[in-house]
Amino acid sequence: MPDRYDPSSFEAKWRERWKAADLFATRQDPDRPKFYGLDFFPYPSGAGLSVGHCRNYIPTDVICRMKYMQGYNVLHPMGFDAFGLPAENEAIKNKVHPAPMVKRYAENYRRQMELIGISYDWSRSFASSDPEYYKWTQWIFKRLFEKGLAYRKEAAVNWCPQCKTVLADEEVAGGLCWRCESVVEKRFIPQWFFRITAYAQRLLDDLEELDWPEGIKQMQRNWIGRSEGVEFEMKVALPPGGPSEGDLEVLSDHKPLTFRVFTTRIDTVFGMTFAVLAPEHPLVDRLLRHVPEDRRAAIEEYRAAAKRLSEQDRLATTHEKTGVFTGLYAINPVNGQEVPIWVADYVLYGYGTGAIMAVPAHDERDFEFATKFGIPIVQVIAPKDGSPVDLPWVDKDGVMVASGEYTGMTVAEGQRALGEWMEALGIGERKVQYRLRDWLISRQRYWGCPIPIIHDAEGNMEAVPDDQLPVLLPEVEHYEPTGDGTSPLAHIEEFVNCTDSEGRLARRETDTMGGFACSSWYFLRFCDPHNGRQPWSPDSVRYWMPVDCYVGGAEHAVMHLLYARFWTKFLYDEGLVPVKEPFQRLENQGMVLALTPFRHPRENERLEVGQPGIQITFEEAQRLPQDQVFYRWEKMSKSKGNVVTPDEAVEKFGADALRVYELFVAPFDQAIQWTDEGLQGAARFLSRVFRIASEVAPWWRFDWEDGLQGDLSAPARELRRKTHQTIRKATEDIERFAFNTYVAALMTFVNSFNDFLRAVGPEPTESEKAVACEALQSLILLVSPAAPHSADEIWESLGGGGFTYQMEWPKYDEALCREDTLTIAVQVNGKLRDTVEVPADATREQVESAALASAKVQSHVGGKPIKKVVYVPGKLVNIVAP
RNA sequence: GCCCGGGUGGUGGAAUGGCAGACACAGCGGACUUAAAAUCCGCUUCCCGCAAGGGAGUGCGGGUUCGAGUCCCGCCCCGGGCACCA
Repeated sequence: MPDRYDPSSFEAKWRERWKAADLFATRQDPDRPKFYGLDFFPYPSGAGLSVGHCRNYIPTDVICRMKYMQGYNVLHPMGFDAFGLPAENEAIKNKVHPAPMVKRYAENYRRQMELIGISYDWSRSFASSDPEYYKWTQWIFKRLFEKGLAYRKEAAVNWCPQCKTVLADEEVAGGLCWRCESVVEKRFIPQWFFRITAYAQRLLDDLEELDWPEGIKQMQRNWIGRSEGVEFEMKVALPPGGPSEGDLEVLSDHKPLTFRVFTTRIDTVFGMTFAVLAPEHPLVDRLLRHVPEDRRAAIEEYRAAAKRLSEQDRLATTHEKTGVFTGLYAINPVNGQEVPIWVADYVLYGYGTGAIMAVPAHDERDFEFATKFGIPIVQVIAPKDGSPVDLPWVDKDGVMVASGEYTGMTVAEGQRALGEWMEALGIGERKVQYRLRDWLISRQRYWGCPIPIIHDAEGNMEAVPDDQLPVLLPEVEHYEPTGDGTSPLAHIEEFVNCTDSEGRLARRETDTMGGFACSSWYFLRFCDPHNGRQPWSPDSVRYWMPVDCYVGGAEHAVMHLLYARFWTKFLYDEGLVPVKEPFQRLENQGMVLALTPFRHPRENERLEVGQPGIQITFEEAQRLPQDQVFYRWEKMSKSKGNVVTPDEAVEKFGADALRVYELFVAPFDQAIQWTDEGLQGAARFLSRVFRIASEVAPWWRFDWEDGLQGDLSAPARELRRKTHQTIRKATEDIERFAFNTYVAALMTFVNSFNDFLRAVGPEPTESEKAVACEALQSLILLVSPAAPHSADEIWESLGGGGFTYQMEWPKYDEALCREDTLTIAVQVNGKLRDTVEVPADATREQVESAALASAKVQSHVGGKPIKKVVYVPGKLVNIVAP
């Protein structure tokens, strides 16, 4: 038995044995409960895994290993999100084809995951770019298409000029492309959408029942953005002397000249002093005919300028309000007052009706606009006590004033009364609005799942028949994006030309699906990954779904996690899956930060806002004078050059040390600072485990339970108690993702074990040896999920067969966890003055008298009358004597 | 601006309203060693004190309570997300 942790001598051996024994094959024994543990579907990057990625995989592995040892059937699979922009961009950069590239990268990922001992069942692995997989992505697309939930329409969409494709709203962060950070442009082109908005309310409601971090739920709620209000109609008052509604307007398009507005503050409607149309609003075209010549040019100029503005500039709140007056007026339905109609780009065409009633007294944006353009501001809501307020006053805790018959109502009362009044008169109705937009799924890129649709000569669309799926992505040499708004597939005649269901010449859809479509159902495929006839068998998803524990980064809060929920709900409605939600419990791991060198800027250099300094290499940091260099903790990334790979960490300190370190260093969901010292500390802990095992080894017997009879010595009783307490703590901590305290408990246990060995000396009694054996076996099993190589190595050195993974997780005995004496804190007036030792079964009276007997306590009470004594059993006595 | 997190020793962090600082890193002292590394033992919140002991202390200011790192109110700072959504 080695007496220290020497990973190079055994870790590789165990990984080979686990592989040879097919140890992590998924078990589906009907008598056992199931546990589905899953990591986010990774895109295999050429840089390989860093120790940052391991922060995701190691904790999931720990909980899966414990669950397996506790007797669960565990599904713990891994696959690769190979389709999509990141892979294609990397392939273009390297001037290679993405298919063999991602295959090579995925193999490297697998090698690294195996290197750190993750217990994946690789027999269930696949990549989203495998035809056997994307066949079913297309199949689900077809089901969505048939239900009208996948549709094509022309719309203003986000276009990334660098990636040369459109993007979903979720993929635009602060007006920038999430992949390349280019400024996103607006384009008006036909695109494919998934009607996720049809599920907005359910996506919102069902968040309640999920065990997810509150922050992620909140982000989804905000993204869905539900708001309740009233939508109502405003009539345009045509100018006297101009063309009247009777002649020109009716002749032109037979529609009355009206527009609808949405507001969440109908209670402020009496304060409306103008109305605003978004520049894209179609009514603007019709209004132009009624607008005096001199204004017409100004409005058209304004619209053109708004169109040129990038989405980022348009949405920037720093952007000063602009707009043009149309010269026309609309009628406020509640009081018949005419208010000017403006066109301004602070009203978004994509939300609500694209038109608003503006109440500058009670809306900050309207206030800013009114102030700039000299529009009247009329206060109609005031504090209940009538005190004066600064405008704009947006507080909802007020009453209506100057509002006709509604004057005196509270905001809530007024909203209800006005809503009902409008509904009764047919002017408007109460309505729920969502910020969520439909999910734009088509991409003008090669490396994605082809959309299984055919366009016939008349422009009709039909789905490719199921028996012709998958629509294979053609193998081509040149696949670079075109940039003209079409996919490179559009230029491949053999792909485009096809026949429709009636045998006529037709054209194939040439856009591909964005990568997020592929990752919206992979967790279902893992239940039945090799099914050639169905995406999954009903039995398999009934057994395994939902995912019990889903682990990954928080950056997918409103992308993957929302999309996957939507697909699951759709598939549930179709009767294809038995669950409404895919992921019951979600956990987000923290980042790994590395100390990164910077230098101060030189004279001719300027820093961006928020940029700490000029980032430099470690070599450069060595060369420069120390006062020019400073270090900061930065996220590990290839571009920062501060990445530590698991290969390096394992080479230096071993896989188990890496695992233990990442578990121990900080709470699971917090960012950690990578240090070699910490890693060394983990290795030191494992060495102590080996040393203890080697000391106990001479006394080892498999039937130690028989030796536990009779009275135990004090050190033996103490160690037994520690053993059972540690089992309890470790089990609970792993369950609640408190891996840092799980490891800390093991360290404490090792320290106590060490104290025991020192106390009993080289010749312990038989029962002490038995207690040591129980403690050692527990230690090996408890350490096994965190340090599986070491656990198996020690177990084998003791003569044990098999793998610790297949042994039963230890159980604790509550009675054995109990202390026989307790240390009670004694406070006087809430301040700690002493502690007293009492037997565990001492009565309240005994504890109190022991506390009062303390000289320190007496000196602080100082003879003052005792007003009362607070007694917390097992914890503390507080003597109140003021 | 709004919505989430979070502020605890030299450092990472621990603590169902009940002994603040578990566990570790770093540091210091000691043992072993010719020596170093490794390992082992011990000390390590700050202030006053030789010590015994005393005082202060979980971002700041209030409050609730016998008792607050923990709960409540008002601020400050840091990280993340959203941001002209009517």
